[in-house]
Amino acid sequence: MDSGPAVTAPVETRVNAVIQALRERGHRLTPQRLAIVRAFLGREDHPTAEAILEQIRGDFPMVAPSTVYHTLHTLVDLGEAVEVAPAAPHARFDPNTDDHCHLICLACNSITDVPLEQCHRPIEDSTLLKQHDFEPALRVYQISGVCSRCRKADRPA
Amino acid sequence: MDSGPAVTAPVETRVNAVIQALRERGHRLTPQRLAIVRAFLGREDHPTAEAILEQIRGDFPMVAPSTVYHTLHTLVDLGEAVEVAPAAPHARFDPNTDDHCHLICLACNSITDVPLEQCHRPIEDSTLLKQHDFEPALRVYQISGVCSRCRKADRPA
DNA sequence: CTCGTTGCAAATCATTTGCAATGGA
DNA sequence: TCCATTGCAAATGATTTGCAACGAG
Repeated sequence: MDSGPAVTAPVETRVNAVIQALRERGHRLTPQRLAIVRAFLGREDHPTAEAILEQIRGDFPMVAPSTVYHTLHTLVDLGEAVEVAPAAPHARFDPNTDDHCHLICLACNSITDVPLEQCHRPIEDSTLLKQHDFEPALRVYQISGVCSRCRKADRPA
Repeated sequence: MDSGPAVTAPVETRVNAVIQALRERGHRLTPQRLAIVRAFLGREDHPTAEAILEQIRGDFPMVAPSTVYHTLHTLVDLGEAVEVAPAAPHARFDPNTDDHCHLICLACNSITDVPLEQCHRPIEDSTLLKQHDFEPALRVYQISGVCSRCRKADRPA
């Protein structure tokens, strides 16, 4: 149920790249910010800000929620994160910036990543995007439905 | 900039179908609820609850926000609406329940519908969904980026 | 008559913001 | 030193909920 493929890059490599990018933009590298970046980029799921907060609370008991929000939004601005906002209660952030597919369960709000290779026949840029003169940044094919687990638990959708 | 194709069905036809469905499930048909349903299904965009509220304020000055939320969620439960929750401030509801594509502008949060025919090569069910044992309800291919208008306004993304 | 629906008001709660203090560069 | 960042607390604001009155079936 864990250890998915690290499609984008080895975590530490990516952490370094982000640190580099932060420096270049005049951002400062505080221990908190580093911990948040490391925790976030290391995840294979779609954590909420609060989840990241809890994750680093062990090392930094004093981090404030606002700090986590600030940092995550900075990452979004850098293009190193995507704010996935499902109908779920909290905002979810996705460290996976590759084109991929989301399977979103209507019952439990779980989000399952599927790499693009498994999405046979992705949409082509040529027609769709040029026609609308739209500059794509990230494509996330969202498929809403009910996941296997929820169906087996015969939870009413 | 308007009058897109009514892919799903003529509005009045669909309104009747929804009324039917509401009745069958033991729901009652109040004037307010009817107005909300009519207003919502008639739209070609992705209104917020507040937008619907304003739209019907002319006929029903006394409708409460909670009533609109209740009704929209009822429609979602019926499968006659989808809650599209972008990173935008408010929740957006989509009356288009056909498989389609969303072009979401990162600058102005606009959502542009594109019918499936224009999305050459849609994802196939067979592999992806069966592999994950996922029961699809609606596929919305979300492409985030910057729309033509925002790029011309050289608004920084 | 029953019970789903309404409207108002109050409650909720994730997220944002103001501001003084801190400490990287 | 300078100014981005932090943390706390207060503010924000969309959405939800409690409850009494209403009214469709």
